[in-house]
Amino acid sequence: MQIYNTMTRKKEELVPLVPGQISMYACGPTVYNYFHIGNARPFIVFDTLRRYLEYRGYHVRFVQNFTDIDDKMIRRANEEGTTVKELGERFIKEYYQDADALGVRRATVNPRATEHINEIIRLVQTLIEKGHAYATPDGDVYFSVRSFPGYGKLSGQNIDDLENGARVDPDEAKRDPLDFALWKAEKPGEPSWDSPWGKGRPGWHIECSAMSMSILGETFDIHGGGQDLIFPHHENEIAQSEAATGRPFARYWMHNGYINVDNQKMSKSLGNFFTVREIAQEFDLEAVRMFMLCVQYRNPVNFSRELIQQAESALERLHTAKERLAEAQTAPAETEEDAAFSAQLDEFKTRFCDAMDDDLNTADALGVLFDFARSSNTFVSEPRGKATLEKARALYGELTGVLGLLQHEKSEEFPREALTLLEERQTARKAKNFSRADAIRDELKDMGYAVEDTANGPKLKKL
RNA sequence: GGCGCCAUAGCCAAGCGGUAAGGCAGAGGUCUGCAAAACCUUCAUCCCCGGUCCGAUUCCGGGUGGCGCCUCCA
Repeated sequence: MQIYNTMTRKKEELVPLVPGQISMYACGPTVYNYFHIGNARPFIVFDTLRRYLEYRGYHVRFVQNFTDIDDKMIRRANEEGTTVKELGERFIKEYYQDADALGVRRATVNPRATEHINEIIRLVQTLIEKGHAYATPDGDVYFSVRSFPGYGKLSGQNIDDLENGARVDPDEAKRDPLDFALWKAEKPGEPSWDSPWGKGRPGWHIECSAMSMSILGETFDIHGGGQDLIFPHHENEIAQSEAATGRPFARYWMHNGYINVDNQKMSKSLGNFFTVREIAQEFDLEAVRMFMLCVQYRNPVNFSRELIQQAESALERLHTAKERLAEAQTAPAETEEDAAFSAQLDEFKTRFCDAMDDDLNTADALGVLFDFARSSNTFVSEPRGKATLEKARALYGELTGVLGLLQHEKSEEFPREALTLLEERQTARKAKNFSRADAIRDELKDMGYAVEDTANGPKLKKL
């Protein structure tokens, strides 16, 4: 499989450190609020990558952290009159609720920064010992950017250019404007932990280094996140980690593009964001996943309700094909047409994998799935061989499953009232009382159900 | 100022050297009591100007128009 590596700015063959295994880390949410559609993209992208790698037979260890201690957490907790810990607990739960609905599987491990304070302190200590970091009299610890020769290699930034644009906060006792905090001394009312430099809390960048390396090792395969993390977050992670261990940190860096609103990046600071929670009130979140997968992950994509509706309609087509395949009639024997379709199935699988192998081209892979759906819809218009049908069902399930789609059945529980009406309508139809039948259909429509007359009899469908 | 991305039909979006996948919407048709679903047909020459090449949407150069990072941000 080829993946685009931000470090080399090229597509590269993915060759795992340990054959047959992939270790990957993706930056997770800061749990101070509901996450928005833009935040959801990396969750969906890296979940899809993980699913595909597993489909290809890799044993994947996938780590996605929760940042549960930082400035935003503290501010929000104060506003809410709660503790940072309680705030974190709450929004971790909320995260899971939304992520589950988006079809995002639980990571192998979801470490929390506050559960890795010891590792963080050890890492900071190592950096001080090796001369890459220094403590100030106030009890802050900074990373010395100029002590790490490779600084800027991920973002393509020249250290002197950065220097010119760097901001200096007069409160900070940095030796160099580019230096960044590894450890922040306690301020009144803030959560803190004991450390060799006095009470304090970790800086943001060091959390990810400590968590990723303590779980996946000093060198691991893939590190992912949104493009806005390239600088400074990931650049800083590399500097800290490689300065501390003297070994390469992540081997492949993957970054997803933004979700835009009217061509502008969806972000908290611009205020042009939609939380996943609020969109969930209008749409099945599976449509949001579909919407994201319609675009290759590195490209930006505009968000709008209209586009979610388009994705919803497209998804409906995929659902229908699955149902038709499930309900297909079985023929007494396999025929040549079965054999031909079976061969086509093999092609779909190959084409699907070719698309995914090309830097996770989900848009192309979806194209294959729609071709599959069309062929399958035609194929099941008459009874077919059992073995072929089963092969088709299995493959369709596998491939949609790799994309995390069609994972939950649309709720097929209809109220007794609606089912009674459906029966009445059928009786009326048999009696050729079509005006009565149509009246009932309208009635059902008002209740939120569509009626479809299929070869297997009438069916209800949620609108 | 430094670094980088993007421009394909009404909308979304693949392709990236040999005359444009797929989806949504639209049009016509088949099926249906009528619908719905499904199926068939139909719907683009790829921002502009140069260059390379037998041949460019695809490579190179220059424009134009969007966007991002360099500060918390997925």
